[in-house]
Amino acid sequence: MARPPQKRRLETRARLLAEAARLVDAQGYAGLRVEDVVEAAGVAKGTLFSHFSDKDGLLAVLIGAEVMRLIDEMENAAPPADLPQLMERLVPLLDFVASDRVIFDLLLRYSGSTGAERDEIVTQGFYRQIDLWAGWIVSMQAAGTVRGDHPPALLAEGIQAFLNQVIAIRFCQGGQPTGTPAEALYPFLAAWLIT
Amino acid sequence: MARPPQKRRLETRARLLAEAARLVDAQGYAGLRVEDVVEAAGVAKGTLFSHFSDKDGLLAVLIGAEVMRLIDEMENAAPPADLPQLMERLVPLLDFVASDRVIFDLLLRYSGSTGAERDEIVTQGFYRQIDLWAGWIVSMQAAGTVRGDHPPALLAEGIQAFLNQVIAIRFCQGGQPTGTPAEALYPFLAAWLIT
DNA sequence: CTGCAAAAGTGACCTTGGTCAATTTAAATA
DNA sequence: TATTTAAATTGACCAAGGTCACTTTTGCAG
Repeated sequence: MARPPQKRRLETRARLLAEAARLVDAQGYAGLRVEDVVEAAGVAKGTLFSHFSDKDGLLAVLIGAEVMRLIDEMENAAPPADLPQLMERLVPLLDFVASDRVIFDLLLRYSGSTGAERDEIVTQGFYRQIDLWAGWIVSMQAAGTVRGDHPPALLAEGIQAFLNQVIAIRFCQGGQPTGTPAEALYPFLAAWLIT
Repeated sequence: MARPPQKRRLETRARLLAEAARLVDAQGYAGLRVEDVVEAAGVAKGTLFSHFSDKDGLLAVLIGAEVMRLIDEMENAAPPADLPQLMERLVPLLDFVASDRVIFDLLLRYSGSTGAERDEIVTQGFYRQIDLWAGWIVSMQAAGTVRGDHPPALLAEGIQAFLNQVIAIRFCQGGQPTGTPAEALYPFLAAWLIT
């Protein structure tokens, strides 16, 4: 019989997440050290790894929460009527993922992972995203602003693909990126969604 | 004045690469340990890191060489006349990248990186690939088997995007993947390249 | 209240990638 | 050939993530 977690455990987990978030806020994802997190939370190192599978597992919860927030935002906004409006809706998510290499790498690694019991928050976000976009596409297809000759799910996954492509290229280009991620994304989506 | 590398250095580098390749062949990329490579090559650990920026740098050379070989193959084959033939040409590369998570992660991390002096073999491969595909697209556009309403370079980058998408999803799905990577790729390319 | 079993937490220890001052080896020069 | 200078290599050492046998705490049953 699996008992529910005790109050102390929930508090410890919350403290770990809160301190990790604080440290990330102060010094970015790349500079986050497990040692610092456990010290700030006042627990031993082993405790962190009993709460999260590994360092990435901790980051996945932090980043996944932010992604969920952004998807909520998208869901609450009015569905886009055409491509320019679609772009507007995507910008916050695009900017977040493009803001830090660590975020991008982690999302790519976890997206869609069969997280069975694990921190499946990233996986959930991934599917919510696709579903949401597919819904948007249905209505835009009905309005005739998006091509209707392919299933919405396929088109939605394509959006995901181009989003990743644009950000990957951005990170790889090293130096100062030219223009916003959104500007780079637009021509791809135009070619993908409009016949 | 930068002098050319001495013979001994070239031999050491070759030995490191050869032993690394052998170990990868025996136990896969994921299980490769720096300690094992230097022991097999009969050098100290520091030597490896004077030849390669880090472990990824070593892997990049190994993987980059293989990618170059695959691109050579593509270049030597006849240019595809239509989508099914394009798919055929892509299969070897697709299978290679899909064969190991480490390969995919590394290529994604390095692709297009401004490798200044560094192991730019992966970067070169990346651009060769896009150029080659763009060339194919030009002729297919001329033949009317591929949409002509967008620049070949954009369409070529899109192929890259879908290739990555398909493989990412494949890895993320964990368990036994359904069908070949090529089967997953086809609908995306059909929608992308044909109006 | 007491004893006990499971949950939670601990910290010494391990692994592995990566560094760098010191040493050895090769080649250029006198 | 002896000397010198730079290239090449060394291996002790460090950093940081991750493990696990053991201790402490908690909640429940008697």
